[in-house]
Amino acid sequence: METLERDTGDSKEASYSAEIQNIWVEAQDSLKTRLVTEDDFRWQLPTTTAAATTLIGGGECEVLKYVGGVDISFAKDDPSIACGTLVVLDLQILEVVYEDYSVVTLHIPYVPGFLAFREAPILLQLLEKMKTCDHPFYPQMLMVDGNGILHPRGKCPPTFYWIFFPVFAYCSSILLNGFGLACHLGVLANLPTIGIGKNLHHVDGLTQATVRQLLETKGMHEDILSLRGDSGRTWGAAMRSNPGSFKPIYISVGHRVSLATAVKIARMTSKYRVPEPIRQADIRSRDYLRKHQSAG
DNA sequence: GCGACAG
DNA sequence: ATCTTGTCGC
Repeated sequence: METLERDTGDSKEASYSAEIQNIWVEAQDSLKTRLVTEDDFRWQLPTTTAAATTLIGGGECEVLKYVGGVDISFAKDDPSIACGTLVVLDLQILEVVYEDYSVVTLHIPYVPGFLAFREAPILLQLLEKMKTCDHPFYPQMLMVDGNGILHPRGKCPPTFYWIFFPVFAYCSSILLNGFGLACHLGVLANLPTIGIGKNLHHVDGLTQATVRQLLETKGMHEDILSLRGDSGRTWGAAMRSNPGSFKPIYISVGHRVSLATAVKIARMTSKYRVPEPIRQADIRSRDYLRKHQSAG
């Protein structure tokens, strides 16, 4: 009797979460139609020529200075207590010039492929708070602890469809990209974002072992690797900041930033393996939660 | 059928 | 994501 009740309960829960996931999939596909995977911003990267260009151009030509980073940490004893963190770094000195935290209770579980539905709301709230008070350090772009288009929700239309139903295939190809947390945040905040993964979410035949092997065969000469899946599609890049470090980070396009630009920014913000905006958000998020759970 | 699966 | 010690090296 008890086992029977337990079984029916489990199956109800299973179908319930399956329905939720269907809703999530539709939400992702809907938001995905607004996704931009090319450079779409007014600022320039702070190369040596950029400063000169601002003077020569005459028109307002801002240089990228304020780079945001977001992360969430969790209490060790209660995984539903989360601390969302937003930091902003000055790109020139690579130091934190703004930080804000929000401790909340999360009711949505972590489901692989649907991280955004758990983490995006709290992070969006932190961004909104900063924007509504018109803060001068509001980030020009955001680095996200999680993937962008390197995400399993992307599917290539089969060749068959391109030959016989090209219009349909084209419409499907709008949904070709994956749509991870970085894309989700970028679209909803209308902010350029790039995704930084510390582990690889296996997609399109790509595995950690594959990437490691490729990086090893490339040797010390290259520290960057294009992540091309079985379908031939490029999902992002694996980069190791240090030739001695064999564990790379996984960079992918979030929103309104090309992969080439994303890699440049990841490079110029990396003092250690993980780019500073992400790393600082990570460290400070954990510290903040520790202090505020021991103090009460 | 079984395993894999960002944070 | 989180738990967890020391240890090897610059």
